[in-house]
Amino acid sequence: MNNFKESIINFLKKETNLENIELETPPNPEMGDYAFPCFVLSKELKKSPNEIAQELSKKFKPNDFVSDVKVIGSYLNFFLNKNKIAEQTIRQVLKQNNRYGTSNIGKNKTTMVEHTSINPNASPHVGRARNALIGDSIVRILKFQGYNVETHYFVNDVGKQIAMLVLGAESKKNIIFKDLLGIYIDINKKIEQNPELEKQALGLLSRLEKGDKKIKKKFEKIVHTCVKGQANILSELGIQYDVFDYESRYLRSKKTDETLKLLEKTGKLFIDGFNRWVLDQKGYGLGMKVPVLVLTRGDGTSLYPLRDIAYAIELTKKGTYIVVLGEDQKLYNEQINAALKELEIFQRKVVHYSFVLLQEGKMSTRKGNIVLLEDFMKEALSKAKEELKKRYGNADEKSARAIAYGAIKYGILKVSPEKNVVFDWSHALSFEGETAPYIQYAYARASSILKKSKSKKSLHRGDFFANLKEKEEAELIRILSNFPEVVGKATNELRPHLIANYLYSLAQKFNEYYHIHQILKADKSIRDARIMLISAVRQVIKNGLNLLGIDVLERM
RNA sequence: GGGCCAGUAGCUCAGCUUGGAUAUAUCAACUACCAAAAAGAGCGGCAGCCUUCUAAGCUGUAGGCCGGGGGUUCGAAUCCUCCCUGGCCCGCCA
Repeated sequence: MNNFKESIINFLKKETNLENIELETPPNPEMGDYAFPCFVLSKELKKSPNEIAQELSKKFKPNDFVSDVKVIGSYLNFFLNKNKIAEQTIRQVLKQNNRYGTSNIGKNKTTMVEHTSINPNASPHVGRARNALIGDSIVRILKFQGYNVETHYFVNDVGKQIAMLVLGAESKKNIIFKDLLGIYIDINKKIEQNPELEKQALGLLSRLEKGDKKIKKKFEKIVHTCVKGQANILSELGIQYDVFDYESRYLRSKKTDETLKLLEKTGKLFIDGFNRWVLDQKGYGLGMKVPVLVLTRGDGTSLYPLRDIAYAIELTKKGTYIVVLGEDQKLYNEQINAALKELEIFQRKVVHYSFVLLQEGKMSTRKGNIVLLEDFMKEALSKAKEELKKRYGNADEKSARAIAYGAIKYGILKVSPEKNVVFDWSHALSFEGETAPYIQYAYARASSILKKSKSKKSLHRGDFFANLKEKEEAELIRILSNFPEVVGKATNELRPHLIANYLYSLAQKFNEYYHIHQILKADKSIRDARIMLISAVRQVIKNGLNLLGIDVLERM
């Protein structure tokens, strides 16, 4: 919180004896910068809210931060000292530079973030990309806040789906990443027609679990090809992982046995009629008919939940464990957390996102009705190049990527994750309006002015900032001063879309300002102050976009 | 059948966790009519703005019973409840 707000809250606390003071923003800046609604006090004091506001206003004395108060209706409105807030905000932005916005709340804290974790069966579609992009942005935000972050990718390399892929690939040689999707769709079709093949796939899986070295090699080869291909695409988008954890590592491992023993101590573990180990999960309010978690098969081999719990135990040992999961895993994740709670282990924090739908319906890799992330990237890239050519006659690769991938990322990140998204090409490829290119453009405009101004960054003091007296300037400064609060909220709630929305409003305000007021042609003193202001705007846009994994361009 | 999430302009979405912008509480009486009552963007639509720091921009305009009904409250898009529609889930897939 900034000291402006703090000084107002302190005043109100003193005068009203309220524990929590909620300040609001008036609908219109001319009405003030902060507002205190007096309704809450009217019952207690048996006076009309307006009277209360009047009385409070008389008690208020202007100070360094707040220059005036005004009663409007039932609201007591505070007017900040504009010079002071301008000076403090701009100086802080320019001084902290790339660090402006951080509160360092993550200092000396370690966090494990697991995201993406796509099944190694094919090239990722745009729905999966939602996971990776949200995850990557969360990683960036946490790092920015000073957390020591380790990024994990859990590879589900021993599933039935992979077994099917291995089966489908049996007769083929020199398989490359691009072939996998076709093979996967094909084998799914065949299995639908001939259930006998499914048994064959499960047979492969069981031989793998029993340690058949030849089969193991086959799996490894395919999985390797797939993970590498997936990671390449994501890396093209600037998404990196510190550790790839393979589920196969937990097959017949001591860790799953140990986990089972730990769970046994809770007294909630039992063997059911099929000779499976099952965890009783009554009392957790899980929305299930029978609240249980099946941990092993009848033959004692582990099922995914058991391996997942073992994995979670490992990660939580190193730090807070955050995981990004699709909405289909909500209940499952509650079950895992309930199991961890039984073991008195910190639960994992989860960020859920809803699925991306197509106009024709749901996406299904199996059926092949999907939009591949790589195709989306290609389309966006070619459109970005086209736009660049229109303007400059040629298109450099780096700029085109920043624009194209920025648009993809922003388009996905700006929507709150619990919403279903319907993918639409023309909408997704738009570079206008509430998009990354719009924000990047505002940045490029600011950069261009600064380049032409040739002025050196110097931090002026005092009434120098009194030269910023336009209302658009006050609004810009106000938005700039909010940035740390927005980043803080996005961190606490693990919601990157808050930053995306913030950046748009900042860019919008800047563009408005740009059109109304001249910077380079203004009088010397005003010009200098405005240059300070827009270099602060530029810096904040850069910091914010960086948290979304979006690059900036000095020219576009 | 049960659980979780979503429903805001033609389309895509902010805002909802923490209720607030033409206020006048509470109590009593009157309580019939009338008037006045600003919900935020983008896209798309319509009308404008490039010899002026980059038009990927800006300005104006039309477009909303905030899914529907009840309730709580001085005040509800926001809280509670029921219903409708869509997404996801509910024992040996991962």
